[in-house]
Amino acid sequence: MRLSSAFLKTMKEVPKEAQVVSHQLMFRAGMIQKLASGIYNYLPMALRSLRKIEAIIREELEKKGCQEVLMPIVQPAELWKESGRWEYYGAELLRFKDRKDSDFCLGPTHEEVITDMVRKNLKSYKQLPWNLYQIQSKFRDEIRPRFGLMRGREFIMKDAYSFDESVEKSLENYQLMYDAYTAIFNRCGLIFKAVDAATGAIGGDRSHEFQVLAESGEDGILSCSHCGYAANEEKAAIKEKSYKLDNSTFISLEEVHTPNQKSIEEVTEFLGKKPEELIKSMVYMVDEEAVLVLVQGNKEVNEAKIQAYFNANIVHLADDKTVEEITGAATGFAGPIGLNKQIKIAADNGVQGIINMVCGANKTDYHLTDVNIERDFKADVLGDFIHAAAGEPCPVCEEGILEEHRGIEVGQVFYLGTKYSKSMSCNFLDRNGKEVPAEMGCYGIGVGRTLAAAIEQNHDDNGIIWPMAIAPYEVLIMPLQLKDEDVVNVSNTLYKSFLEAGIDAAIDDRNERAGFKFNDADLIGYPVQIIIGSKTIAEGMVEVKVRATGEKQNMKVAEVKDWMINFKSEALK
RNA sequence: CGGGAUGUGGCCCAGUGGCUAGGGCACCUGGUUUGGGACCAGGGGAUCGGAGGUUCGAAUCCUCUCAUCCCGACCA
Repeated sequence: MRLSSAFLKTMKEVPKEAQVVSHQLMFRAGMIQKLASGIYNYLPMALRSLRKIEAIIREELEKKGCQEVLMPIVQPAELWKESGRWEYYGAELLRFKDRKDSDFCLGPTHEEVITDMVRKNLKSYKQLPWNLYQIQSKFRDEIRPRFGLMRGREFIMKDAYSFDESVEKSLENYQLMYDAYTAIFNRCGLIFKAVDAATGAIGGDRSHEFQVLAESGEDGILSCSHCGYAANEEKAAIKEKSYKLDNSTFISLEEVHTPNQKSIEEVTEFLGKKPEELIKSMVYMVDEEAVLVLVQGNKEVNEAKIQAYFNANIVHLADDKTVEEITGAATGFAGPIGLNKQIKIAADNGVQGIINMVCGANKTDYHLTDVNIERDFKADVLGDFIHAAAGEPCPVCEEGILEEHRGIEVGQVFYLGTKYSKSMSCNFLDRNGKEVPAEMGCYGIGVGRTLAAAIEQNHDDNGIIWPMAIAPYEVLIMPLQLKDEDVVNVSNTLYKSFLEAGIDAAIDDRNERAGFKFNDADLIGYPVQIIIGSKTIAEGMVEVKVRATGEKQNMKVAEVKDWMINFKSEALK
């Protein structure tokens, strides 16, 4: 590429809406421009990098036997009604009607379409396994798009779906994809962690997220300081304890007047108790069923764990009206004893360890003190329903402590089971001639987000520092004096020889001053700069600068090509 | 959806009732420069987000509306 005719404009200043460094640098380097909130134009520099990431993805997936397909963005509502997700996917699913008044949506993901496509072709176990993928635009009408390509509404995603005859085979496929993802992100030059993850609305019961470690990451990750355990904050487990309470320390239950004291802070202050002596009682709607969730006062309820425990589609707090109906009291005075309407009580394991605890009395302006589990109430279910936090013991090993990191989720793999194949009758005849649903997995990579994450992890004050594998160009040739014939001739010759050697080279043949070119080159982040100036060329030398280290060395013109070929292959190892 | 903020040339910002709406960056022309975002001179580009209203007079005040950003809730 000759920069003199490139569709490229760099900027010294950034729009104030760009809040994170990847967004700022992508804007300044002329890679992306916003069209609407969360919707971006990809300019040539960005697209070149995206295509390289895509090429890496394709290579690694084909190695594992995946086959590429392309499905439509516009999808008929019927399929979504069949899977049930038309009802509960929510406003993130952009719905619209065609001229015949039929319902459609823009695909936020493609489980429905792929399952439909596969069931039309799948007859026998002999055809399996299949693992189909595509790289394509998705649309999710996010409540709050932000951070440029990090959380857009329209974005490029690689999504893959596996179909297997058995759980074992499906988990083998899952592992293949896990390995492929590890290879992909390694090749992209990223520092990342694969962590245990919640499955959310997509369903299924096994999942890992690939998190690129970066301060600006939206996700919290907890990992063990000692063993290899790592999980998304919302999935991270609590270390199991055994609870033996000494009955002799129990005191008798009492009702106390606590006028207008609703929150944990208010009640603890009013009664002179510590937060850990209280039980937080919250009414949740778990799909259609109301459940009273109990956790220790100093802990936070983890909705993802409730959703997983009850295998629910949606979990949300009940509204005030429902709370009043169930408890018989205003919100803020709920508790496990004396509910107006008996509902299921789900207590976090930690509640078993509290002696003489305080909870709402299900009576407005009253709490109960010195309540004890088993003696005063029973939980219908006990489980892990709270958020883990940094500093807590590792749930897996004996020595470790959980540490927190921030991460950008660039990929996630799910084992789905038969959630979609059952609801959509994606069946086949197994070895016994019996019709059974396919075992499925699904696997996503945010391609644009991977690009943004790479910049978050690889930049300095001057600009981007591209990993070689995903740099828009691998090297920039910089003739500094366009009036000097030797400079121009050597530059052009090198440029051609690079292209012939299969190196992605650009040449800055713009009539600009040296300082301008240097700053631009650092901003865009070409891994290598070949600086060609009158002084050095007179001695048959050029200057080679490595962006990542800032190292400069003079080199004979004749040696530059081989050096570059070698440098590139080293960088791609 | 709740809370907060902002909309003035492509980008950053000034202008808070009164002459033809300013500056910096970017862009065009000429000249001087030429190894870390040059300088001088000249020039082009804006219905001040939109609609309505108040006023002799509105970028500025009022009403409505649209858009964007931040925090929260929410989210493969």
